[in-house]
Amino acid sequence: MNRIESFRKICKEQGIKVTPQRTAIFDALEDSRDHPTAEIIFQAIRKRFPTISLDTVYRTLMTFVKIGIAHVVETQGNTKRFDANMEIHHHAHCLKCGKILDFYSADYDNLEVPQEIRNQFTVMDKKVVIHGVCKKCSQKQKDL
Amino acid sequence: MNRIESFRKICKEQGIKVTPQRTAIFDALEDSRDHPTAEIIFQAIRKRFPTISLDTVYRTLMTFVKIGIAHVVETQGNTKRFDANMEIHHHAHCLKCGKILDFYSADYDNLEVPQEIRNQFTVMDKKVVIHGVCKKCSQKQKDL
DNA sequence: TTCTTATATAGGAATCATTCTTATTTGTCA
DNA sequence: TGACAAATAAGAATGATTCCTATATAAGAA
Repeated sequence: MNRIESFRKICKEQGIKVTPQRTAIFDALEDSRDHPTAEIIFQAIRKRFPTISLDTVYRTLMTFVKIGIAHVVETQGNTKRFDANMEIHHHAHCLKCGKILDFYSADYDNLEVPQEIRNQFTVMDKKVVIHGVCKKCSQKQKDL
Repeated sequence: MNRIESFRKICKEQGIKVTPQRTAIFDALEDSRDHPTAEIIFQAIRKRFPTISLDTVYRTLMTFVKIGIAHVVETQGNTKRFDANMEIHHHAHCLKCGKILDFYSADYDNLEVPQEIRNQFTVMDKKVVIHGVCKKCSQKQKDL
C-alpha cells in the first residue's frame, strides 16, 4: 500500500473526505522533513493548485493534527510548524536560524515520567528538546 | 539583597537602564509562576502604570531573555509565553487548557546529549516536555 | 449512473500577536 | 546640573491565523 492509498484509508477511518487539496497537502508535508510552516506548504502546492487558499492549508494541517497524522512542533516563535514524522523522536533547535533537527534515542524514549506528573496529567507524549546553535550559524558568527 | 536590588545590579552589569517600567515588568514576571503572555503582564502592570504600552512590555520581556533573566517557553500556540524560573527544570503541558507545569527531575537534568547532536550543535539547554491532559480538563470531558 | 446532502473550499475580511516608526521623555554619567 | 544615548508611548504596520459566506464537491443512497 503506497502513501496515497494509506492516506485514503486513514481519511475513511476518520470519516473525513478525501479531497485533492488534502491529498496534495499530505503529500507535501510528507515530502518535507524540515518542519515546514503552513505558508511553505501553501507555496509548494500552489504550483499545481493555483487557486488553493492559505486558509485551506491551515485548516487541513490542523485536521491532520486532530486525526493523528501530524504534529504541531513546539517553538518559541510565533509561526506554527508542522511535523509529519509520527515516530517517537526528539528535537534539536538552532536558536539562530530556527532549524529543527529530528533525532532518535532509546535512552530518551525510555525515560520514566515522574509520579508527581502522572498524578496530575494523562500523559500523551514526552519529548526532549535541545537548544543550541548549529554549525552553520556559529561559523557565521566567527566570520563577522 | 532583595529582588529589586538584585534586578538593579543585573541591569547595571548588563549596561541597561533601570527604568520604572522595567522594574515593574520584572516584578510582575517574578510574581507569576504560570508562564504569562506579554498581554497578561501588560494588564497586570496597567493598574499602576496607566500609560504603559504593550510594545514596551514585549520589548522589555525580550530584553530580559537577551540578558538571561527570563526564557521564552516553547509552545504549540501562536502566543509567546515567558518564564522567570531560571533554574533547570522541565515542563508538562496540558493540550486542552494550555496550562504549563514546572517540575524538577535530577534524572532528566543529567541526560547525556547524543554525540550526533554534539557534533552539529553548540548545546545551550536541554529540557523534557511532557504533553497530556490535566485533571481539570479530563474531568470536564467526563461531565459532558 | 444520478441525486442528495453534509462537508469542504476559495476568497476576502477580520482578528490577534508582534514589531516598527517617530516624537518625546528620562536615566546616567561627566 | 546638563548632555546624550537609551527608553518609552502611541499608533501604524506587518505577519500569522481564523472567520464568514457563497459556491463546489465527495460520498453514500436510490
